[in-house]
Amino acid sequence: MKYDELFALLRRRGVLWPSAEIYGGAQGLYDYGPLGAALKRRVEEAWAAWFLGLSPDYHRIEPAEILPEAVVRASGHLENFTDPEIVCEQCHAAFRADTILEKVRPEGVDGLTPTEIAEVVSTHQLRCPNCGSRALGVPRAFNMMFGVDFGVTGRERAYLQPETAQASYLSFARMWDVGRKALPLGIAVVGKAYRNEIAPRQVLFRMRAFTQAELQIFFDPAHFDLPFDRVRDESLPVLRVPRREAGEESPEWVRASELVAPGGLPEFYVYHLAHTYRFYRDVLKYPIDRIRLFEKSDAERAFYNRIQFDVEVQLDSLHGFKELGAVHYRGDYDLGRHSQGSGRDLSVTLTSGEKVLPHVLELTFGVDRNVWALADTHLSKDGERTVWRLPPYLAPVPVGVFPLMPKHHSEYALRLADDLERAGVAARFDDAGTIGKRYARMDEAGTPYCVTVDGQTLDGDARDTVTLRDRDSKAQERVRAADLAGRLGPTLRPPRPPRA
RNA sequence: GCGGGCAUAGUGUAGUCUGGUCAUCACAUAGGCUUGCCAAGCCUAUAACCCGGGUUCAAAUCCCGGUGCCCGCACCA
Repeated sequence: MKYDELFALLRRRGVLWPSAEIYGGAQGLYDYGPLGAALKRRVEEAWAAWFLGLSPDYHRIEPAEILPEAVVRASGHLENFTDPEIVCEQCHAAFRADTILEKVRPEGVDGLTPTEIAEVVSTHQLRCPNCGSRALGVPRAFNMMFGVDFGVTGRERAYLQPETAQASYLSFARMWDVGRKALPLGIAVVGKAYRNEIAPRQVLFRMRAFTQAELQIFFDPAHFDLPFDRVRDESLPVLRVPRREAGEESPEWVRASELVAPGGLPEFYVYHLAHTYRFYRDVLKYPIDRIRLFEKSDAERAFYNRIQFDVEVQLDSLHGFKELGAVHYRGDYDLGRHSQGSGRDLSVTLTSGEKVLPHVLELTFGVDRNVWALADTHLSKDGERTVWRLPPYLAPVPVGVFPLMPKHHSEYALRLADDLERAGVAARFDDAGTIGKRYARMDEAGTPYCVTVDGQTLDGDARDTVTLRDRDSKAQERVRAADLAGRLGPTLRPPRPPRA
């Protein structure tokens, strides 16, 4: 589906809409309606079920979302999230300072003040890459973080977190104490991140407030035992740097065992990359031929990332592969910085007596982007029919309950819907319009099951049975009303990683 | 941020160039009729010119500013 058409449909059905619309809207902010909020919650639950299911040592916490200034100073966000920007006064094009200086100063501009950068520009008589003029202005610092006043004096500064990861690093010491005091230790957070994007675009893909689901795994690089056999034979659609440099866009299928061959990637990395891939393929059920694991080159990834593959899914509405998540091997950068910044030694002593500063493997997942991607890839028009083929456990409303004839069958249907709710199966009663319209409405909302109460339900041999209609096949089956919860319930729970 | 385009009911739209009827049509929504299992039909109702200023006897229409969206560029630690 095309972008405009898809967004119109999502607005019409109340999945999401621009924030503050009555005031003309606020760029980069969106609100989720009932269907969107429910879908998003289910995506988050599915994420947690899968990734926390990888190990009993992975735990979910819920930290504060405001970071004191000292934290972002230590993490590097205060300096590095500020990309000094240089504007050409001739053609008004804007560039990051390190782009303009890359020829004369390949090591980057970190640590330089705007004045110093301006001196480098004038000393080397650098020209605007766009129009070639020498009219480059003085660099101006632009920080992507939202700063807030903190405390009553207003003199203390704090920042809305630009990523959820920092909060996990801050919690590491406490988690070590309340936990088993053993590595690996995983800390999962689902939370909001805030970035003052220069150009928010494409609805859920570049927002100023968005939800991340991240798992930070702290481990001893010398010793990270995993059941690698569980992924050894898994084929992964990887697009590695050499292949990309050869101009290839499509991935090649490589076995996990080959990726870890001597000189290759570490086992702990491939193990988690494979499970990440499985999550997109088996849980969110993106079409296999649309997923690729895109390796970032030295130049592309952040300097602290030693290995980085992005999970990308091809989306028709956005014309190509889009990043929906990533697996980052960040080394000991984060705990190192926070040890330094806080003055507290974050290294730990293992039972062997050895002292190590844990390394971090970060599994990051953009919740909002995946909500959009699930609409793009699973929602389609078959002629007149619009169907959102979400897996049952992701459907905002898993069950619709209808009276065939509202006058005669509503009472039974209302009670049935209530029974299902009480049994833990979210069900929506609908008696509006004709039966065909109700099916169509639910198809569009992604509801996998519709139950209809008819004349046979009320009396006769088939008393207390209803028709159960499947969204994808449109097939109907007569089932005992009392059996519904037991039968549908299991399909509404998100999958967990398979055991060996 | 830069350049170009666009902005009319919940959604999609006609009308804007060439100012002047009660702002068009479809779908959706709500109510009613219909013994009806895949968007059936009929009746009724609700509902819009993005915001602010200007020109004019008169502005959805022309002009200025703002906001938002789309495309391209730039940006996306």
